[in-house]
Amino acid sequence: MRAAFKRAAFTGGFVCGAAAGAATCVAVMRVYVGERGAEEAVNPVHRDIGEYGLPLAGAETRYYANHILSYDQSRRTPRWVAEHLSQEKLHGTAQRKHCKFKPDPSIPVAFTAHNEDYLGSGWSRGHMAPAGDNKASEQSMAETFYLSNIVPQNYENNAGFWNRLEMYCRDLTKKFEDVWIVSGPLALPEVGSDGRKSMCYRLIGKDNVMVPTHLFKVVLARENPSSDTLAIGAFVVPNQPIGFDHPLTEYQVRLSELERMAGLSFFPGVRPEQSVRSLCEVDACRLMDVKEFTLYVAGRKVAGARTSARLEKVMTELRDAAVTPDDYLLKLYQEKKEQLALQERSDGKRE
DNA sequence: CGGCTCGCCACA
DNA sequence: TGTGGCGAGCCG
Repeated sequence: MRAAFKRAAFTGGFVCGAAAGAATCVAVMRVYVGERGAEEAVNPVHRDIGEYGLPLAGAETRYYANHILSYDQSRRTPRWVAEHLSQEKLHGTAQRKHCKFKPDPSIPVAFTAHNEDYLGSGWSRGHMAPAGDNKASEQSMAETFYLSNIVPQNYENNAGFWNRLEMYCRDLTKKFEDVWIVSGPLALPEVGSDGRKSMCYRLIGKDNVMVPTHLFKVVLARENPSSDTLAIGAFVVPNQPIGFDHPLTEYQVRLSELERMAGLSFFPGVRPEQSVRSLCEVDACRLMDVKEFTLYVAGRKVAGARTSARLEKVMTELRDAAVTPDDYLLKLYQEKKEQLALQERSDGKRE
């Protein structure tokens, strides 16, 4: 801590060490501001080196309405994005159709990604903190569309496996009062035919945005505030299409393993004496299967249908996929059907 | 839920 | 006359 303080004094900024919590950062700031004179006590050699300041990585912790992240100015992606999920935070009326992907205004222009980097690149803009976790607030949902929270992601992976993983995380709030999640991109080395390792990842757009080879997600769950038992799961998912025949547990890794891959220490505030169980031993870690997922997506489409022709198409596609609608979907369908019939009848009169 | 593409229209 | 913003419509 002493060393960190001295470095902070040199740069005039303040540093959040990987092992230091937010509270500690604030404390460092206070000490620095309160003891400006302490700079005299600094090692004179270090003072000379830092006379005109030391390089800034811009990796400081950035706070938004409902997520927190560290940005990678070199790769134009986040390093990690943290959020907290609970039952209450998940229901709301904020809609993603009112949101737009845009550069994060708090990131220097030279280091930010732009929409043009992604458009036509063959890669989709994948949220790390999902929009679906932010229905409680228009503001917080809009902020998840900043490109500081986005990485180039395979379309099918984004809409499919990763989407189901995010749904699973939201579902955990039914069983656990508090769920903490850290997500981010990875560039993992490959072993060549000669046995040598190399790092190889694609870049897209004028800004050279890194296309991660993998994505990670760490999930920490607590049943209730008084329980001292925690459950934790770490997952590394290839940035490519992943079908329904692959269970989530296939991508589970030891937390320590992920920490070495990512160069990050996760949840350093968990006390050593606390008992931490494996999430997939406490819970099934089961994602939606193909029928459940198809049914869910159909439900969203039925709810969003604007014409009865579209409504019928959704239902026909469901039947063609050999998925039997459940009571919930049938009710949704009937309500929508009546609503659209009324609407289209009045539209007809107006012509 | 996760995304993209296209066309309209206000605007310079 | 070209362009950006935004909503409608589409797919997995």
